[in-house]
Amino acid sequence: MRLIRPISTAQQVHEWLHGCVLRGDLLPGARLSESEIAQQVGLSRQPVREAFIRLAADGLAEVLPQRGTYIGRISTSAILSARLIREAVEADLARMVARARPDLSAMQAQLGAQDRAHAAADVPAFIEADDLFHRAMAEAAGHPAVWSDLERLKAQMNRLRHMAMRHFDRGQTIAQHRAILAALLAGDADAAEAAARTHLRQMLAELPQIAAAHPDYFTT
Amino acid sequence: MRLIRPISTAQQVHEWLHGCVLRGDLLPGARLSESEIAQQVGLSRQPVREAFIRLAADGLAEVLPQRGTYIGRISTSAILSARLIREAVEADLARMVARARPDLSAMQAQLGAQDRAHAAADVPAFIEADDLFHRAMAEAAGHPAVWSDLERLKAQMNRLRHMAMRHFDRGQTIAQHRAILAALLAGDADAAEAAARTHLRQMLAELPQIAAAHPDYFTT
DNA sequence: ATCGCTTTACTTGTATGGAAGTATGCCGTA
DNA sequence: TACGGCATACTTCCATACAAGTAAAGCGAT
Repeated sequence: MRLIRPISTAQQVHEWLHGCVLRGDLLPGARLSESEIAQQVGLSRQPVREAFIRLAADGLAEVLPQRGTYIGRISTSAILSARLIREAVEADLARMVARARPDLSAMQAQLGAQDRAHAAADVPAFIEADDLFHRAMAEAAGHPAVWSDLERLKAQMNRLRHMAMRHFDRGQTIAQHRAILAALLAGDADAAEAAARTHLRQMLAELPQIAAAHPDYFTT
Repeated sequence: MRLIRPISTAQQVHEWLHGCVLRGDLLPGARLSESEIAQQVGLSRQPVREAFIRLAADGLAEVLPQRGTYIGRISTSAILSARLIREAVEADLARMVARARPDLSAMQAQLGAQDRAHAAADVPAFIEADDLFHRAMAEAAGHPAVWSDLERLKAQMNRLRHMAMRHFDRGQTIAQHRAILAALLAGDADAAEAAARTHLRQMLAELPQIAAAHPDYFTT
């Protein structure tokens, strides 16, 4: 029986590049080269090539035959679709949690962690706590798998969020999270859904400004 | 300027396998072999291998290093997550359409096509018309991109639906579609949302029976 | 007959070489 | 100076060979 399954080097390269894109180390439109990356990591071109294929399947890169591989630009329509889906799903999840009234200590813990990260100006910790807050709500609703299904959609939004940190004060993010949690603790389903929708509509106001500030990072 | 971009043979192999899985020509748990497929299509192992990687990224296959590649079994939890997401999203879309009252002739056309496919017992046409009906609703709501974002989730459900066709009378599917369309035409947002949720909850009753009938095709 | 070891066939993973195609810089010409 | 054609360097794509690992069949000993 295989307890720990060995991961291929191609997968490791993929995970590395995946993280680089989400963290913003690789910017939209950046050019990638099989042979260049292969030299950097000390491998042949083949595993790197397969990592590119996986990255393209994630929607994070684009391989143009005989032309080159590029980090995908952020599609505003894809962002808006992902946002709409998240609003619909999390509105339902919020209703479920408010009605079932399960233990919410995990959400409270992430809210506190996010508060500390904000005070310390620790961007990666802030984003991680943000993700875990929403994940905790999905788990509280009894549907942890739902959150992992949204990972793909969230990936595009995470790239955007990384840029948003520089343009906006994230204090209101924490305030909105606090409003959601308060409604959940009160068991008020209508208020919880409204708070969740308000929170996830925040991006509608920010997206145009970010896209205007970095026009060459975006497409329609 | 590249008007039509050529697609690589690896992508063609991927699309072929993708269709085979969704149509049920390749059943869950089936074993795939790089060299075997390569011989069938007259290529080397490399493009086939890359097609397998894409298939695994779609969540339709599983590559076990040095052990083999297998068509993924249908995860009941993944199905339930996808169903929950679809219910939440399409409930919101139904509300939008009912309020905006756009032209719904596309939805009516697909309903008619589905009716004819049902009368002719044409399963592929029935499934296609079903997809296009829901897609038409997303377009009527002004968010066509949302539907393509749900494609990945829908893939798992399509495999299930293929099996469901043998076990259930799909007449009620058409009746539920008709109810949704009637509420949309009447501009009744509450009724439209309720009809959409009822339709998408249908699977909750069918999934356990299908899983019980084909236990080796499913996992938790 | 059963258990345990060894061998063998088969799997995916990686490296390398060449083929097809694209973009770019250079050079000659008007 | 501006423009057209060509050579060159680069890219991804595919084929092939080899390496690493797994699983199962075969065989011998108990």
